[in-house]
Formats: sequence, structure tokens, C-alpha cells
Amino acid sequence: MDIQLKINMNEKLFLRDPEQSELGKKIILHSIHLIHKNGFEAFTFKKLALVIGTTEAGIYRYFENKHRLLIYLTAWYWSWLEYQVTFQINNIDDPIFKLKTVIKLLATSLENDNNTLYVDESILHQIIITEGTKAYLTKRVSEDNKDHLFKPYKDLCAVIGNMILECNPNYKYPKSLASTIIEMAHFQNFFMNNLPSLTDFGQEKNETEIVSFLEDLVFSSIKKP
Amino acid sequence: MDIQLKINMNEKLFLRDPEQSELGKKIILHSIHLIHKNGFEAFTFKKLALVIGTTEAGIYRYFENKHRLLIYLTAWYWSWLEYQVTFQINNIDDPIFKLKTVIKLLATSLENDNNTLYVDESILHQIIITEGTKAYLTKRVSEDNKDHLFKPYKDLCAVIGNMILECNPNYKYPKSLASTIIEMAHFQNFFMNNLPSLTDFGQEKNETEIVSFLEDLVFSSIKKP
DNA sequence: CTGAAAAAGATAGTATCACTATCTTTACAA
DNA sequence: TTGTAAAGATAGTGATACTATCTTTTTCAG
Repeated sequence: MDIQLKINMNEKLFLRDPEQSELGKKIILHSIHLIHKNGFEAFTFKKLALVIGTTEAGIYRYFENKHRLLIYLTAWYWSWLEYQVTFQINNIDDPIFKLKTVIKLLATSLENDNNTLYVDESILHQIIITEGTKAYLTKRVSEDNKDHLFKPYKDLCAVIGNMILECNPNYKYPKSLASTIIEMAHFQNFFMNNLPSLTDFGQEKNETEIVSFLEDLVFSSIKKP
Repeated sequence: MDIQLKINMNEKLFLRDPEQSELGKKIILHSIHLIHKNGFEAFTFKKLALVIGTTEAGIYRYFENKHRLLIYLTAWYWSWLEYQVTFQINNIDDPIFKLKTVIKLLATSLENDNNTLYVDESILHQIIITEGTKAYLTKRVSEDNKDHLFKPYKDLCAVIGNMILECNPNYKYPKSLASTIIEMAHFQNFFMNNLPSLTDFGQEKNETEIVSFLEDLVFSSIKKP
């Protein structure tokens, strides 16, 4: 079975669709590697152009600027993750199991999904941990939000929020708990690896402990009295 | 009573101590206002110099670069907040009350502390919400951590972690829960004001609801069985 | 197969940014 | 009075974040 997964992206995320050309796919592939290697601040279109073997101007035809490219990558990631969630909980009724599946997907390293040829999901996951919040922690967040650039993130949050309500329809903060799970899955990972005294996983550096923490947090909160 | 609060800062945070001169204090005061107004990305030493009436080179004598200045501001903020916590829980024994005090301090707007003349804490609080995580979400985080630049943040986290253990000595994740409280107090505030569908407070936009959410989250988690 | 249009490549230019260097002036303290 | 540290003034450099334009290549419809 040779199935290709195609994620439909909001057209405002780019100037020219990078999935429609070889150059565009190279931009996605190599921007992920470059941002992972040097961090988003040190990442420039000039360096990217050099690696790809094109010119700065060539990349500007696809993305307005590097911030838009970051938003594109995060949007892609959240869309892909929502698909993974949908796929893995298919035919499952137990909302507790669903939530555990989501937590595991968020908090553990991903094996690469061979259905997407030019995106390395495990590296992208690392990028989202370190750089993901920078996509929306800006002065432009409201304008970008009006263009629906954060829809995939909000959709995933809504999906998780609904699972929480399935567990306990009376729980008062499903959306806030959902965004807490998402952010903390990543922050606890970053802390564990970089500022370990902010976590309880500094010795082992084991992602399964993050899963345990998040499960404890979530199921304590939504447990019916 | 005219008491001045002086926060001792790690010397690696600056090249020349900004608290020791008029120019230094102007740098702190006006950098806070400029970052608040235009965001950290648009903030430059040139613009700051123009506002203050000095030169770019003058500011470089105090701070290596704008990222170091951001780390300084965050370190100042967390030190100041730990002092507020210490002050407010003085003579209190009930660990539940202590935790509630911390949550309120983290999650609600601060009235300006007149004991610090050149820092506007309520604006600084806003900055830390939007820009605070950018201080450590970098490739340099480990080096900066070795220089103890994040000590105030880690200290506050440890204080909160100990309160959690006072409530329940058997709770398994005191530090991770502490860092979760700190980050979520800020993130839920940012979401509420900018991406409200990620929270359950979008209608009211009331900080006390964030407090309720965090209290529910924390006390559900650490409750003894 | 041809011709038009779209994409990509090549090159150049500009304003701003992120510094570094150096020289002069001011302040204040021994 | 003189030495020293801070601040001011000015200049310069290489990188960044674009924009513009012109040429070449590719594509694909007729």
C-alpha cells in the first residue's frame, strides 16, 4: 500500500504553495533542518538559499518572511498531529483511552511518518518544542489569527477539549486544560533536557515520565467527585 | 516609612550595573516601555537610545545585546515576584493558603510597587507574559544556564515546589507542577486576550477565572487520596 | 511543434540591524 | 590639580531583511 498524505494548508500561509514544486518542497525540508540546527533566530533566507542552491529572492516568492514560514511549519505540524490523533483513536469509544493516546502523541518522540516524503516529523517535533510558541507570541497575533493561521492549533485544542468533556461533561475548564496539556507536553520536554531543575525528570530524562505527569494532572482534574 | 527595595542581580546579567547610574535606570525604564509597545522583535538598541537621548554605543556598555537585556528583565521580575511571595506568606503556616497566594500573584495584574522607582511592575508583568519564554527558548540556553542567568526563575519554582510538598509530601511531581503553574498563569492570560478559543475565559476575560482554573488544577492533583 | 505564461535564476540595491572602535568631553574623587 | 571612569559623539563594517528588475528555463495549451 502506497498512500501519500496531503495536508491542505490555508492559502494565506504562503505566497506560492510550497507543496506544488520541487523548490517549494526543498524549502520546507531544509528550513526544518536549518532551524533545528541553528535555532530560529539565527535562521535566514540567505542561508537557506545557499543550502538549497537557489537565491534569497527565490524563497521570498514562497514566503513573505521567516516568521510566516515558521507559522506554516507549526500549522503543518498541528494538522498532521490532529490527523495522527484521529487515526489512532478511530473506532475507540473510551474517552480515557483517547486522552491517553493524545498525551502520548504529544509528549513522546515520533517515529518518522513515511507517508510525508519531504517533512521529517521527528525533527519538526523538536522544532515545535523550542520554537513553536514564537509563532503566536508576537504583536501581530490578532491579525494572524484573523487570517486563521492558527486554526490547526485551535482545532486540535478543540478536539482534546471535547475528549475531556466526554470523560466528565461537568468539568469546567476543558479548553484551558487542553491547551495546558499541549503546551506542557512540550515545555516539560524542553525543561527536562535544558533546565532540568524545573522538572521531576532530570535524572532519567525519560519522556514516559512526562506522560505519567500529564496523565496524573489531567485525570485528577477531570475525575468526577 | 520610606523603604527602597533593591534586588541584587547576578553580575553576568550585565556589563555595567544599570542600577548604579541614571543612564542605567533609564535603560531599564524605557526598555520596558518600548518592548511593551512594539514587542521584543521590533525592539532595538538604536530606538532605545533615541528615546533616552543617548547613543547605541552607550547602551552596549551596559548590556551585551538585547537578548541579555531581556534575560535581565525576566530575572529581575522573577526575583521581585519571589520577594512578593515571601512577603505575603510571611507568618502563614497553611500551605494551601500559601499556594493560593502564589497563584493569585502569578495570574492577576499587579498593582505597581512604589518601592521600586524605575521599574513599572504591571507593564513588566505584561512583557513577561508575551516575551518571557523567549529568554530561555534559545540554542544558548545551556550556556546561559551555566552562568546562572535563570536562577531567579528556578528559585521561584523551587519555592512553589516545596509548598506543594507541604500540602502533600507524597505528590510525585512537585517541580513539574510548579513550572506548570508558572507558565500556565501566563499562557492562559495570553490566550484569554489573544486566542480566546484556547481557553474557557474568552467571554469574561477575567483574571480571577484563571486563578480558579489553576487552583482547581493544582488542588485536584495534590489532593491526598 | 509553437508560443505564451509562469517559475526560477541572476544580479543589484537599500534601509536597518547588530555590533565595534576611537576620540572627546564631563564629572568627581584623591 | 590631576587621574580616572562614565558618558557623548562619530564613524565604520558586515549581516539582515527585504525589493526590483532582467534573463533564462520550464510547462503546457492550442
